[in-house]
Amino acid sequence: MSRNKRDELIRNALGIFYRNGFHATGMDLVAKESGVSKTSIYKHFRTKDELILAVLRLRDEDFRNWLFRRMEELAATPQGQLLAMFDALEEWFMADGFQGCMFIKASAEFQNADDAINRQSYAHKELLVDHFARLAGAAGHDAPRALARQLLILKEGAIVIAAMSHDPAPAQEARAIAERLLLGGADISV
Amino acid sequence: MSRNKRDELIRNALGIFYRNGFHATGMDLVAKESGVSKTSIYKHFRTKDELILAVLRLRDEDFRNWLFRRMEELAATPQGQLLAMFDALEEWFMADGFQGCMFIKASAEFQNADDAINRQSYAHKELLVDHFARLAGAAGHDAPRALARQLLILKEGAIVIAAMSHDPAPAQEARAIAERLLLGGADISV
DNA sequence: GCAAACATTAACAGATCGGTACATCTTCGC
DNA sequence: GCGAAGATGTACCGATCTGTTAATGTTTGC
Repeated sequence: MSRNKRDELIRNALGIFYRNGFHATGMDLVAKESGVSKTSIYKHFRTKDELILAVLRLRDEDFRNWLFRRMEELAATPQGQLLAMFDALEEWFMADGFQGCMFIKASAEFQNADDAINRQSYAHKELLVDHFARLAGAAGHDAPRALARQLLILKEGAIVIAAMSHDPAPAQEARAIAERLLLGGADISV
Repeated sequence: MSRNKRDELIRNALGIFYRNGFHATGMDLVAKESGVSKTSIYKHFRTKDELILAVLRLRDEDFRNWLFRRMEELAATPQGQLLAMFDALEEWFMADGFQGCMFIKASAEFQNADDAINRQSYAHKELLVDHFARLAGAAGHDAPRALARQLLILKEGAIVIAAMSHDPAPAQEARAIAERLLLGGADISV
């Protein structure tokens, strides 16, 4: 299997797991939908869990690349980018096939704190916080990390409710809260 | 099977599904851990899905009863109760066996919008919004329902991050945001 | 005490689970 | 053209999945 076919397999598996869930999706279906045999999959991934980890690595890259780029496209300043995140989320919520956050779902299906899938899922969230904190610092906020963690809470809450309600409205509802955090209060320094 | 035994079965199943996940838990395990035979379970529930629905009904009652009572115990005013919700959540996050929100997980494992489990999971969130909106109205806020929806976003975001990070800190981080919504802004009417 | 009604159980279907053994096919050096 | 090496597909493994069948206990009315 070439590098390309391997990447394509991971990308196919991503789509199936995202649509169907992890435990609910069998490796036979992954093989069939990917157009490769199960044996070939197991040549490259020792277990289903390892395939899932590869899927999550791809998703982490894809999602952060998309979100951060979109934030930059929508706003010029760091402060504006943090707010624009919620507009980007709204686009995602309205897109065909939106089914919530893959990492939340992976963490929910693999709850054990020792599980590599559980740890890797949260690592994605930490990378998001890092980026938010960088932007918050650049915008001149004191305690940028605390602000970043609050923005993460807003983002995850909006994703969960949008997915459960099948309605993109939570994006703007969360944005309104973020505006008060970023623009409104007495305790921002710039 | 008596009414009591049936209720106890549902309560047992709740614990197992909450700890293990829905798809990852087989009916044989539910039967074994509940001390009843699988046949007896299927006498009362036609399918696994029906058992899950019964579990979610119980969880909805239990959780709302607990949360609303705790909010009342912790604060006297409607406004205070809305803030105290996050203190109650913090207690939950620190409790043994906390594993996130059962309805978020159910919704994640049964994603189809037509699925009764999916719909019932979101119905729980709507009942929470109703209660928040009642309190926000009693506190004199205009647009109480919009505020209630924002509080829901904060609550769900805090739960998701607390569960993923195995850390109760998001409760107070979300509370700080709620304080700005409830107390800080120019656009509250009382 | 006895029969009807109900609850419970072990054993079993048929399908599918994650994962593998082995035979076949392709590819490549030379 | 041909042999070695790796990729692929088929068919299978034991375990487990949801759900059922048929036999056994247990309660209850009278």
